[in-house]
Amino acid sequence: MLDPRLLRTQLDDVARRLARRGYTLNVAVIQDLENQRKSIQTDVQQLQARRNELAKKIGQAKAKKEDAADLMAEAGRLPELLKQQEAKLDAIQARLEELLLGVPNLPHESVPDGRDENDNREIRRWGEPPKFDFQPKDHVDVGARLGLEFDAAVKITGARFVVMEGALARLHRALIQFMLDLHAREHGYTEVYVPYMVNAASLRGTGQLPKFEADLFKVPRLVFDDAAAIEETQGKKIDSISAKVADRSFYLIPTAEVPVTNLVRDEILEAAALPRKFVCHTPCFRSEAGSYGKDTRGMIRQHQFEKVELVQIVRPQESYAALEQLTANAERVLQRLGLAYRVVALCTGDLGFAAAKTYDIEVWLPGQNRYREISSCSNFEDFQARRLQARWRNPASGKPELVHTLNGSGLAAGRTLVAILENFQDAQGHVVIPEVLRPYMGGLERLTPAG
RNA sequence: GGAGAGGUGGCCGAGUGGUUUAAGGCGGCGGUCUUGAAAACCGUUGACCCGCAAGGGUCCGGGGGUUCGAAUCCCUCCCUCUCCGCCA
Repeated sequence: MLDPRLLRTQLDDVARRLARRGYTLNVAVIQDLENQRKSIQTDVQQLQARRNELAKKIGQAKAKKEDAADLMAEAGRLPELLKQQEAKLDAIQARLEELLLGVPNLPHESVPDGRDENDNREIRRWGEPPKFDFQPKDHVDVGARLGLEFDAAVKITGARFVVMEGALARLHRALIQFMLDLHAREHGYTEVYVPYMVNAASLRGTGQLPKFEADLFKVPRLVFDDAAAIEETQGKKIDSISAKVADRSFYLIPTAEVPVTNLVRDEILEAAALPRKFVCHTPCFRSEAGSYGKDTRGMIRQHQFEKVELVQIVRPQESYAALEQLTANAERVLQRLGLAYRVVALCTGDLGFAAAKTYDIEVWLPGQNRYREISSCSNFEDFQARRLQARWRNPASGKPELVHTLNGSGLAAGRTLVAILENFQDAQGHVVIPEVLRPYMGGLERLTPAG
């Protein structure tokens, strides 16, 4: 969420900066609501002040056993008036809040202008894409004889899930262990374990709700007000139930960013406690609504995948240095594995809703003959922190101020496995296991059909 | 699942209808004293909103109600803790 004060005082400027990312801010509507809010809020506050004053005088009069009939007569007329004005104010503020929650973050000035992913700017490359003296296969074909099974997953669940067996499953797990150890031991992150289901407030905090509910898997959990409400809902579809039923549904996390960043929701952190750096492995669940037909082959785009996530909570003035560090930490994984990659700065048009600046790390995939996203590292500045009410006590001002939040994959395990299968395959259809993973594999050097 | 007790500022904790701007303590900050530190003592210290300011308003888990007036009374939901049962 943007700073409401910024919208009040520099509305046109905000609109101009949002236009860079292709977002049209409805300036007229916001201005109009804002004017109404101001006048009604003033009204309400004057009525409240009068009510407080009268209540005090009545109390004093009664204590002295004096007659308070006149005062009580005036006070008796106030509640109805107040109630009306308060209702109006609530409605306007709710409308403003709703609008604000749907406004994306302002892009940082260093973000290149652009319309879509074609305008992203390459920052650097690392490593050389491997040369093959045979036609390299994609991971689906390489994995077919090594324990990568899509048909089994379709049977037990459906499309966009995968089953792995034997050494391949172990390699997948080894990747996760390796990443966790690297970030925890060498990069100074604290490992955390968190819930895989979260409440709506957490998703609102990190920005997935209210706008992107369709991307999430929801676990319905309804609470009924009374017996009549239970009866009313019998046999109805969940979506059609609303009256007398409170929605306390959980959601499967789309990324560890949600539970981990929400660790600091509603907290005021001491300056000495910053920066906080977390590394966390979780499964991620995404509905992939709207991506029909995209990446249907293989395990590039799944409803369920494993990821090791990096999250940093930092002082505002340090957040851009932290973004460089966090990105470098994620890159280190690929360097240790020996996988070629490049880093691109997303352009304004390709930026995610909550991000002020994002670097994507793209790994080389021989099966697709191009670089594919394997990590996305973002600085959200205070956009998430404001929704989260995540603050720190700034010694300079002595006041609680919003922190800056960052996160990035370090890395997506499924896609990293894909990269290993494709980059390290040989002519026999075997896959060489990167040396850094061998300690996690009982010394195994290659994946072979025998297992 | 059954029974009970609770949710008050960064933390602990008092407060059962009005003269309360939520007592007191801890922690934080400043000072006195000291070579320095500690201790002691003195002072100070909540968040948020509107406003150029003066000032005003909101907040005692959330929501609703009673009342001229609610931290306090009523309803409801959420959460925490204790005991019993069950359980990986």
